[in-house]
Amino acid sequence: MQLSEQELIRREKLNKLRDLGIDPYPAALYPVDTTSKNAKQDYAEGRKVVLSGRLMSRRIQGKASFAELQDSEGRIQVYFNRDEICPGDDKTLYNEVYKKLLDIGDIIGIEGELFTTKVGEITVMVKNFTLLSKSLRPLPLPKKDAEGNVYDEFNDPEQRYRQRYVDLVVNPKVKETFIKRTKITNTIRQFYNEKGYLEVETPILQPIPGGAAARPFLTHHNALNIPLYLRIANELYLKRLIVGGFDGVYEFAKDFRNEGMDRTHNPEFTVMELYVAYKDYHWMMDTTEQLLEKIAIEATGSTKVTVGDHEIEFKAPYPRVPILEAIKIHTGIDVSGMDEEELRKTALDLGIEVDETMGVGKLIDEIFGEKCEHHYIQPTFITDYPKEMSPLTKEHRDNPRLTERFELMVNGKELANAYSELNDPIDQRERFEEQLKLSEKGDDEAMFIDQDFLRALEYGMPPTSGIGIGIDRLVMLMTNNSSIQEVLFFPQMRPEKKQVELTQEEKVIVDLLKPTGSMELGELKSQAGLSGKKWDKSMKALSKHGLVKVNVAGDNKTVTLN
RNA sequence: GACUUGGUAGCUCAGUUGGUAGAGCAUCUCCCUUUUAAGGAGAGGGUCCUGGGUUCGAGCCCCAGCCAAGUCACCA
Repeated sequence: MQLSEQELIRREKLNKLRDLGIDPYPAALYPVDTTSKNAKQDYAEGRKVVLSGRLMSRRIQGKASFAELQDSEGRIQVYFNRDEICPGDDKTLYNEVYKKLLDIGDIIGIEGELFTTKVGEITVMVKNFTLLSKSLRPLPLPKKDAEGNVYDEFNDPEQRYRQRYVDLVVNPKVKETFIKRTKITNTIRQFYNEKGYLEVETPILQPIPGGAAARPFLTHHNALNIPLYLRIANELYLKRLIVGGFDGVYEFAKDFRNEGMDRTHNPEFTVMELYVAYKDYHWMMDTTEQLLEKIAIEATGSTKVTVGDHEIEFKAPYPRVPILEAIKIHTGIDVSGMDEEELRKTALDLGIEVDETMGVGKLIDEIFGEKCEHHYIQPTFITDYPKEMSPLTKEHRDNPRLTERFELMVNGKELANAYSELNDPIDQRERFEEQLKLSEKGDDEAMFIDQDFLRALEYGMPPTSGIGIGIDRLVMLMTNNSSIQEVLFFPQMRPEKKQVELTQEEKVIVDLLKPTGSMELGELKSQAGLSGKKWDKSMKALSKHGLVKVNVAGDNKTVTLN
């Protein structure tokens, strides 16, 4: 491993500390009794404090030095004075340990007394300090001036996501986002728990990936020797629990979808799904707008939330617009009653790309997505979706072509999706069979038939309303972030490319292959001039690294460079 | 997956028609007892993302690749 100059210097300091009998990674607990925030809030001149944190800046001026200590709650200035720390003749602790062997980034504990400097800043006069953990890598060091302008900000998204720990240390706003995220999920839990709903856990590994239309991840269970899917939704399991007699169940579910990644899509993401027995989708709309209003207040202190250029008002109630009505409003076309052909033509006339695999449901969805969705900045319930695109939803009580379904649109995007759940087992079986036909037609997201789920419905599920709320998107809204990576601690990234270290022999082989890209195996071996053992070892290593490939065609063996 | 932009010191970034690679912060040395983004003086630090090509000469031009961001497509 190649170390930078600064890293080498820090390792040397580590050794010097050990030579002085100082353990740079002590085992004992450190008796912290104060935080930076508490010290400032409950300030009293001369108050004795013990606190710990990371050294974030130092200004050394001879026998005196000011530094900043950062703990979980913020920063506080600390003052190191040589004669305070070393009252006797031995000044090593200040001159050597503090001045020369500590670095920015080290975690230390300090004992001292609070005082206020001439400039009026609350500061800890250090009487004694302990090294708690030596930092071997230099931190990026953003600086902030009196007006709050940031210099040298650590702002490269790749580095920030890959090394979130550094991002969190150095960018306080990032920490706030994640604290808010937890506040939001806590608010939801509290809201549902107060209503008596039960938080549950259902399988992530599922033999049939049901409950949504999406491409799943596939994995394999060795002992059972069966394929298993990572869940794309938990809907069907939660409904089984309603069959089992719970009145309300909810789960914060990590779902997994093997689809594209961009600033609003991560392969794993969080959805909160709730199912409540004896309710319908009207009730769910009432409940959801109350919930969101509460979340907005808890997370931001107001029902009005700034998102990008918009101010979004989360105060309930929200308008409710049937989807066909929305299409009529934004295109002037009444698509209700149109068959597949008429819809396809309408879509084409509106300049929307369509293909043969699209049925009535998908076509209406496309038209809405293209022409209407982005208009709904303020929270709006879009209701009564066509039956074809909602295979798990109860038929509309007034119109058999529609379903009792709504999606909540906020800032032009879908935030939640809810139904009066379909509980007629025979209808459900027919809907699944429709999906099967779509799948045969080429729709790779059409749903599988889950026989066990149908069996559960046959025992009888009470009328139920269910909802799924995209938690990542909700957090994005409430924290005014436009990319999902900003609200996930560890967003999925392509693995960092490992620098493959080639041996001398491996290099010889690669160099021989480079000009042409491939070579007959026997000739390559003789040109390389390696011993049988070395040849074998090198070739195995190279193919393991994926650098070369041996193709066998009858007696003909060729080696190609990847 | 397509297009656009970018990759230079530990961090943030300059780098002229192609002619020996720069700044600020950080680091190191020396001096300094209450400073407010930054105390003073000096020094060290580079695989200019990788591999080819053009050229007497490439951080810069060309080709291929890797990585990322943005936009679009698909999706929540």
